[in-house]
Amino acid sequence: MATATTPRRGRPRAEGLDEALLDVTLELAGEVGIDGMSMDDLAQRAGVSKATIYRRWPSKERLVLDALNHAMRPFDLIDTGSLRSDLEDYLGELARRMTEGRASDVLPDLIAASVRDANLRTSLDEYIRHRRQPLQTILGRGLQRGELSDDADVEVLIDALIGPFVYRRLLSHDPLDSDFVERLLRTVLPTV
Amino acid sequence: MATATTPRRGRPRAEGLDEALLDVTLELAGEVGIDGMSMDDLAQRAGVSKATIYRRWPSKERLVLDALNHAMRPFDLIDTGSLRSDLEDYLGELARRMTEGRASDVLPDLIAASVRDANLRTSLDEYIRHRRQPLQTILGRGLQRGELSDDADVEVLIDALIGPFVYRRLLSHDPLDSDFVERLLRTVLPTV
DNA sequence: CAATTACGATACCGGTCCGTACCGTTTCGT
DNA sequence: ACGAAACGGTACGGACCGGTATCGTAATTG
Repeated sequence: MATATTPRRGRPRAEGLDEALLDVTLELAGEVGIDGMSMDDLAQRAGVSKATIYRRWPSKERLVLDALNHAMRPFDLIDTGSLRSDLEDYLGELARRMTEGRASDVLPDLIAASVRDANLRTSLDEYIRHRRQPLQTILGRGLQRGELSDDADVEVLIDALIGPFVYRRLLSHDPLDSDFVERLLRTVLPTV
Repeated sequence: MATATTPRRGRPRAEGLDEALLDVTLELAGEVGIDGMSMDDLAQRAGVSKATIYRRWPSKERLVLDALNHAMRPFDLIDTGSLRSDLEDYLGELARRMTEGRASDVLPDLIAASVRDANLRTSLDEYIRHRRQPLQTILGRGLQRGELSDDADVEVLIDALIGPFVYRRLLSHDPLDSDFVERLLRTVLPTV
């Protein structure tokens, strides 16, 4: 996929159009669903001819996969020195991304579609990994510092921290804000 | 929807066919998705003519709604006298329904579709209510018995109990078994 | 200028799907 | 026996969609 800057002969590709198309794809897929999104609508929304899209991606499937993978940026973690504030930072950022982020609007559809599509399932697994791994790091630090009991069940603790976010985002639609983060930490985090 | 037992003149409707069709609908929708399920496939799977279906429901939409609402049966709760075992019972049953139940296979698709369909959204809200309400009862008992601190955050505690189930079912696909229930309770339940 | 590639617009093809209509057959009430 | 309604089977219409092809135009290199 190397964007070879081979200066070819004819008219060059429109600058930045690839990224713009990926953005519009994600946006529209979030609105009407992956299946519900037609390539004609997508072209119109992007102000682009359908041929222009198919010049860049061979199929709708590949375009959607590109758009999904393009949207997933890893978190950058800073060690605040305290388990509690590490978690506050991380969960706050998670709350922000799950409410504001473009990618979050496709999540329901991605989950449903991934049940029957192995490629989408791979994208979803990547998403899950990106969410769990920072928590493993944070909780690992907490164990070393003794802020967490040695017999703490780290895997289930991660489930208990991420799960409520997923639940609120997909099912109950209760707010994901800093107040919720505080209450969740007070409820779940063992005060050793 | 009163199944008026009006003994009409001609050949009567096939006995129990309505329920059978609702079951097949739920099963097929769980396999291929709500949108992905065609009425022709459904008829074939049920061993029935398409006309027979449309004699009972005016549209695919209404059929699916009927199937979803039909599948949601309330839990029956027994008071074991202890918060811990009440929760073990309830969460065990929840784990069972979320892994074995017919309805559970449609859940991912229902969530995705409910984003853009108000009627499906209503069905989903009913589902959520059916899951939260028993926990409110159980935790209320726990408060009265003093097994739960008075300043416990019941709403968030419910999020922390249900959330991990949803997360495992939809995202991580880690097992929902009695071992998980035990570990979750040890992790989340405050030992007052 | 000439060749070349990207672009917008649009028409088109093959396939799928919902819902309806019609058939001959079956099963019930009267 | 007769009419009425349900049944399986099937064909059909209208709509939509993914992907391809074509055409005239714009932008860039040589």
